[in-house]
Amino acid sequence: MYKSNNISNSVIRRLPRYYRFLGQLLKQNVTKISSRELSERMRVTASQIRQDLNCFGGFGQQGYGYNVEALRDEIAKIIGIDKQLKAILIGAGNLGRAITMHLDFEKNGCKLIGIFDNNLAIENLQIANLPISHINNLKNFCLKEKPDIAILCIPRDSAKEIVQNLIDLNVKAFWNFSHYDINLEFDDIIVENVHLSDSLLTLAYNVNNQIDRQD
Amino acid sequence: MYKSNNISNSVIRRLPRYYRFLGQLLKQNVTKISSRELSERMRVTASQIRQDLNCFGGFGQQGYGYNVEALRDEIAKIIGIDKQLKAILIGAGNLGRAITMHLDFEKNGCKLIGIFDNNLAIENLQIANLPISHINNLKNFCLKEKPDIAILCIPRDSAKEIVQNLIDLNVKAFWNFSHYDINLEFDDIIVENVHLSDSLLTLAYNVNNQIDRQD
DNA sequence: TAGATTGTTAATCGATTAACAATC
DNA sequence: TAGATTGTTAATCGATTAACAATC
Repeated sequence: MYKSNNISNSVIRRLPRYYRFLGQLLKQNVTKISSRELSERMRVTASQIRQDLNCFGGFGQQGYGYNVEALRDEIAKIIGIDKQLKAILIGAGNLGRAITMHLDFEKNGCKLIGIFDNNLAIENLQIANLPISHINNLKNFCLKEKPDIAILCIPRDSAKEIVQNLIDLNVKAFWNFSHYDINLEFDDIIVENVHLSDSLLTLAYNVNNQIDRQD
Repeated sequence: MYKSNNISNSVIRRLPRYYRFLGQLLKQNVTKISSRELSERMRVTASQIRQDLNCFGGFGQQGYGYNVEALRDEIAKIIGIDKQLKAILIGAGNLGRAITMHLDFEKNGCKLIGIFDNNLAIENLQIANLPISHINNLKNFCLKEKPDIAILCIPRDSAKEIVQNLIDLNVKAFWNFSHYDINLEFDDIIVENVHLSDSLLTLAYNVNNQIDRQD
């Protein structure tokens, strides 16, 4: 259908934002938009929007612009939101639980099918309609349910072993909240890192150096 | 001391990772490292490491390399980890609470000094040794305590008003977990976005398009 | 001194922006 | 048809990598 190789990471990371903005426009009953108008709303260049979209196909019409709903649906298809990838959560501490309860997985291309933790004390506790299972049940579960994605909310030091196990059990991708650097040892595995402390440190840098920056 | 203007965002975002790796090395009692060795451990080019560091100064020694502890301390100083910026949390729902309990703010350049929520039912509940205050107390608190950073863990629709209030109260920067796009309306404010759903969608894209990618 | 490795300049690569012909 | 706006090619800009002289 479209050449999904060679698409640069920069472009891919902008897709969710386009998707969000188009969703907002749709809510406001905007049916049609030009790259120019959209660029003003999103504060990016119209060139960039047209370049980005044309990586995947020609979704607009000369002299008219883009149909908002059609374009949003195209982007949903490109991302594969309807694919509902099977995801499991590893680590049901504060962060793991919060992510589970905070996020609407189904709206973000996934379906949460299992939650695992090594703490016997919280076994069977229900979170988002799923019981927490002990980590000992992980292997059997994976053999049966074949999850695509593992969400890693465990400490750095226990991560390596779990990741190795999960890869052996055919998990293809990780949403990694730990500080364990998966790609250093497993370089053909898909990883999306969320390093909260890196993000906070970046913010701290920017605040601490703002005086020098104002020019 | 160093020209902190003109430092590109790409470089700044790599600083926390250098800081982490150097910390790890220190734990392993490594006292000295060359850009070459570090580049192999971090899987980046030695050129990049030397370029990045030289944005801030010449921290190495020809023929020898870098002193691990000294370099780590320099990076801590560049980021301003010891500055302990005053931070407040807005929104003590699942995510806000989890972030508060999960993160060691003091190790990441901040000090959490207040937690606010509009839910009267959870008022005075203690989280990380701080009581949750009702949002009505925000103004008085800010006038007195002058926080630098606000952590935004509230829904998109209530964000705009709160952000405006906080900016009026002299908050300089936001760690934004909401989908409200702060910079669209306030473009001189420092913002670090953490869009969990964008991150998950990016992962979904990569999984759904992995077959085409393998070449 | 000779060897190693930095700091820094130059070359390359990729991403963004501008321009414009195609076309609705 | 004339006007608008896309899709796409070309130009620019910035970031990464390579090379090497300086120097410990």
